[in-house]
Amino acid sequence: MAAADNTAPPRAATRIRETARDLFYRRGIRAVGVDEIVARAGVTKPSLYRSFSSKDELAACYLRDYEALFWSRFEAAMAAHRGDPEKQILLFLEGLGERSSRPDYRGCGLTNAVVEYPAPGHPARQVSEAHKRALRDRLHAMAREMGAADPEDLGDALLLLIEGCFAAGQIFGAGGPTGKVAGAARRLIRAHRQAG
Amino acid sequence: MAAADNTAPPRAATRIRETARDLFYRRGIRAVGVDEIVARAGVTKPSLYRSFSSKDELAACYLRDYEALFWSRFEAAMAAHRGDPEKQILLFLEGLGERSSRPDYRGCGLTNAVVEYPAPGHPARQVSEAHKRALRDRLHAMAREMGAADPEDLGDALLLLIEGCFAAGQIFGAGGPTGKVAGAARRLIRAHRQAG
DNA sequence: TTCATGTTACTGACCGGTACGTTTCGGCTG
DNA sequence: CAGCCGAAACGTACCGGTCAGTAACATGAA
Repeated sequence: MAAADNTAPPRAATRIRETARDLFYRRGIRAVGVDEIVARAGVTKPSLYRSFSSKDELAACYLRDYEALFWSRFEAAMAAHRGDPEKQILLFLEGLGERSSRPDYRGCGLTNAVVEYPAPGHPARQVSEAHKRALRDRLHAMAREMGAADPEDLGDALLLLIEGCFAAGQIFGAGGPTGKVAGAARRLIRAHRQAG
Repeated sequence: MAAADNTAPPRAATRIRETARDLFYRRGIRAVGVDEIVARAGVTKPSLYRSFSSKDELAACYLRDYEALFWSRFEAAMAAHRGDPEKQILLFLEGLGERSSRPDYRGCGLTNAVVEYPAPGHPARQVSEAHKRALRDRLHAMAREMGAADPEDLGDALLLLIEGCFAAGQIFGAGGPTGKVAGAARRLIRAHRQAG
């Protein structure tokens, strides 16, 4: 029962995805074995390998899910201030500053994956790198909309602040530098508006 | 012969330290097993465990070495512009921007260790967290010397830029955002000087 | 029947860590 | 000087456990 919608994905796969998401984010990909994932998901190992060809691909899937979550937060901030890119990015950064000050904040899953898998071409790394390129492009575009004299400089500076939040949040926790990220961005944006 | 100085550390231990440093930085701590370390160092496993009580402690030792390298670079920038904290930090950031644009840049070993070991109290994490607190204090002090209206805000913003470099450098490589870090810092410093 | 899933048992490689034997060498004693 | 001792440094061989991944087969429902 409860077969609500059609084309339902096998429920074992979704249980695995949710469990992997939680475990991979909190403890890191390398630190979590497939045995623990299937145990926590209440499924068995063959079920995992029927839906995912390898642990690496499961990791890539987790990262795609994580990316979707990232963009949903990002777009929420965009939607709140249509036509005002400064307010948009500032709202996003206020939210990021708040999240990254929470006690068990663990940074950005995508950035963490790059740290965990330095080898070029690794599936996890490919997902992460593509995402970061997209984010950078997006920030450049927003800086352009803001009328910055050098939009690439401003966009890149904002990206550095964001990545700084990801790291500093999990290092310092509450009371750390991440609470100041929106303020720093505001100063940077205004400086870019005043002078080229 | 060649018994140069007394209290000489066993040469196996130093070989292990050098090898661990290289391997841990390039590939990550979790990704490198003790077997590979001893093989590359040309020693055996018991030699490793005679000098280091565990892999975790070897990792902590690697991080202490890494921290020493960090501060030597930092102090070099300080020494080049005594009495001018803006020039000091800008010189450091120019160097960081250059290093983090190199093809096989792997970020900050200390930040990476925090990502690899999220569990509080882990030896590697403790070394890293202590270092980051020291760096933050140092940046606050420099911001104070610069005459910033709110030195904690400026110091924290600089820290975010630095951590951003560590991450962005290993994500984007050459042509990435890290080349702009000194410019962004300069704007931020001047904005903090103008207005509180 | 078909398809998703569970069950059980297994593989070979690798993990961090250790018990124990071997080499080397400085220094002491006769 | 010879001879020996003991400590320090090192190697051989191994431990139990865990890793990712798989084969073969049973179950249950649509």
